[in-house]
Amino acid sequence: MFALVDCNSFFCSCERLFRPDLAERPVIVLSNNDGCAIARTQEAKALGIKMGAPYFQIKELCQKKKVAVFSSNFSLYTNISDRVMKVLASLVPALEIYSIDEAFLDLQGLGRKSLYPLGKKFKEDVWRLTGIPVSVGIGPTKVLSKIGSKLAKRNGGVTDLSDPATHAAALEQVEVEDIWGIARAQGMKLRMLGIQNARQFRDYPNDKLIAKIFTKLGWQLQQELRGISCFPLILGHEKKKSIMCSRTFGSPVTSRQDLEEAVANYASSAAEKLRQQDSVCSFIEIFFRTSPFDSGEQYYAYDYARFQTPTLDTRRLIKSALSITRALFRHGFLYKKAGVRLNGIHNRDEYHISFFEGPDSPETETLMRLMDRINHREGPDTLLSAACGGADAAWAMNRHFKSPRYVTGLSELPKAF
DNA sequence: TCTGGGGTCCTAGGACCC
DNA sequence: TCTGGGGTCCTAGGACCC
Repeated sequence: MFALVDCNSFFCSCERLFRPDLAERPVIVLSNNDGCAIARTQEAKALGIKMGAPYFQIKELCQKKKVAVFSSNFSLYTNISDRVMKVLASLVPALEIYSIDEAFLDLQGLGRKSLYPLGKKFKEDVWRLTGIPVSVGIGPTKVLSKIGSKLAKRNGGVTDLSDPATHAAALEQVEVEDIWGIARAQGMKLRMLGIQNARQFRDYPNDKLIAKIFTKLGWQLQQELRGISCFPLILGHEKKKSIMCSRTFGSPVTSRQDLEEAVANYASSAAEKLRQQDSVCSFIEIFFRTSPFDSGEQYYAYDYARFQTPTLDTRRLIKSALSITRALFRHGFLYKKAGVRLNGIHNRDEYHISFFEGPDSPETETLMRLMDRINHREGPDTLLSAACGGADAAWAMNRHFKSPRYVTGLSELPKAF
């Protein structure tokens, strides 16, 4: 038996924590660069603001309806997320942190009657100890608990689907595209088979056809809807198999120098994430591009470099990143986005050493560790490579509506008087 | 003027082996 | 006129998640 605990409008709820005056007002949080709405409260959804709506298209509506608009403040969200997860972890023997705002909880071996009150307790404790509202779904499979949490948003915050007798009525209310794992493409195929909702999918008699059209995942989803678990709880945190850092620029970049600076910055943040999980990488991929929304000529540049012996050295990564950038750069384009991805990731102490290229030296490792420690203590970018340029970069993100770093910056603590 | 930033897994098809 | 059978590994691209 699983519970899925899902924070309601998570980013918005985090912003409201320190702004109780916004409790009744519609709130939205924008993606990086103040591009799109990526979190909306119920009130904002009621105004017709869609997930992913470009801000410039809804700006007027937001002003007219007094919507509170925020740039994203991820240091705040991850901090609050940690607190929520800690509360949940204290209430169950095991949990899987599925995303920044969701966790699957292990409810194995509990009597059916105790499940609903336990769900209530999850909700109440998280609310009391963190101030974040959550929805709870309980079910014999992950897919069913997910459906439960979705339904819970409509009926008091906890939906218990532990009893199979309740499933048919619940699944009737779920459109196929709202099933976890089904989106537009598969949804269209299901509808062509005459399957509109989760109940019809569960009861579709031709399993072989489902397996053929929707392959492995489709078959598993159908099993899960029938109460047969295919997706176990994943315990312990797994290391990332690829690490990406990419950004859309605040204003278009035209010079090679600016583009190189941006790429160097993304390479250093990616490298920092790599070291944080105690890994090394053997590939670095670089891309940069013009805006697909521009009417002019487009350019998408991509290439990668391979390290014979994996590395965690920011300096080597930047060097490769810059030589790729120089080789691919073309004058005359308005670049809007660039990114760096690290691949071929191994544990720091488990990799092959090439005959032709030695591993990072002990000095390099010490230097990197020192740099990370200083940046952790004194704040990001206290120490950085000269290739990263200075502050006030032309390509820096727009963040016109950012809330203070209430919980991560001493100088920005909320005042209580 | 203005349209995000991460990730994962699966499959098909090509290239190669004997 | 005629051209096997069995594998593995890698990659690109699609689809999905939040």
